[in-house]
Amino acid sequence: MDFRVLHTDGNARTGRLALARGTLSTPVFMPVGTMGAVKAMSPHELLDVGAEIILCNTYHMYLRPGQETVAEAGGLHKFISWDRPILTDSGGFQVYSLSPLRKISEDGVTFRSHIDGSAHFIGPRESIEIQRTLGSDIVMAFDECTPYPSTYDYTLKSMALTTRWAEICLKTVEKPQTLFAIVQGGVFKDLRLQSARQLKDMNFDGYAVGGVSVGEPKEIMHEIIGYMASELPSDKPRYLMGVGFPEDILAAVEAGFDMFDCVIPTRTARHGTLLTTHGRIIIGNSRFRRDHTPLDSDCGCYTCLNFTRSYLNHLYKAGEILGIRLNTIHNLFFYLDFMKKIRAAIEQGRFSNFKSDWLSAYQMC
RNA sequence: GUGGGCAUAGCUCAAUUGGUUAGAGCACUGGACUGUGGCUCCAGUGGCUGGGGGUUCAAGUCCCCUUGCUCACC
Repeated sequence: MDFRVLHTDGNARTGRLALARGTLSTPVFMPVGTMGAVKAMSPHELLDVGAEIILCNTYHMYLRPGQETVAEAGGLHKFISWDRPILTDSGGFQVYSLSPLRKISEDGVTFRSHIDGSAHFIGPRESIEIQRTLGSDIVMAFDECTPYPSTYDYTLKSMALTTRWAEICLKTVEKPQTLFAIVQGGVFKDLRLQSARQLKDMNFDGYAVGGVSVGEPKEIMHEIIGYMASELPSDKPRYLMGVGFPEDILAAVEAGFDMFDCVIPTRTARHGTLLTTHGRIIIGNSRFRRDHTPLDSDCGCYTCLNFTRSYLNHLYKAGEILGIRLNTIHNLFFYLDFMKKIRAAIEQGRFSNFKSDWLSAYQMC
């Protein structure tokens, strides 16, 4: 892995992240394909909307179909027919999101499958080994995503556990896979800084900030975004996990983050919310029934070039699969195009203006 | 023609021996979604209980008439 910062504009920066299977232009957005599929999208369509890397999930691939099945198929890239980079999340988030089913100990997490209730154990060693078997390009350290709200005491213990697990992950990972650490520390600045310092000393390939956008007030998340990026090494990729809405990404890029993933474009597409340069549109609203104009006349995606709001409204209300597909194509294209515009603005040293112009246009509908 | 059954929200149906403001699902309207188990979740609009008369403190519920649908038998 080779990471190089190309341009800076304040704390915002563009870069190139070279991996064996491809080079990413940062700031980059990674569509989420939890179960080895970006919901509703074929790999071909992902390339069309401009995806350079996708995210898959260790926990889900482990439970089904199982990493051995994937290995038999020749690895995750072959299995899902995507030859570009894949980042695998470690399963740490599922410790949080499926918390009623799990128990955390020093060695890892015992949990029950949400599919069939069977008992399983994943710790840092297991997570890295599964990710090795899957053959992902960027491996995430196994962490505990500290819930919100949590007490200072619990957050401290959880953060320290994540740090100890990170050390085990570092010892377990093998080249050429690259390993990113995950900073925790909840909403407490001193714990966040302590977590970052400890992980920096271990020298990972990249650094992620986790444990945000887990239900805390938006102002708190933005506060964390604001001070966190500059605490991470400037010569390594900085990844803000699970974020976010376009306005969150703008704030994070401004602070110096390079990588993002979020289910917002894909999930909201399925639920009928579409993002445009003029703001959000809820396509099922009756006012679009006879709106025979494109979804976003400024957008160059397949959906906007070929279909109308009226048709998308009809497909949504009728529950047609095509509606979900066209909506997802648009939202992903919108996000990836948004990142392209962000990179151009940074290169030209006008990110700050771009941000305010973009935000004021986004309020218009 | 005779006898029985049914009529409750746009649709399909609930509503204790008559007992508070007649409910639900779907549809409709609006909203939510931040390292994705879940085309999901939340909220709202919508009723002269087919029509008319009667009994009762009280009727969707009981009685009579009427209209429409339906089944059985002539």
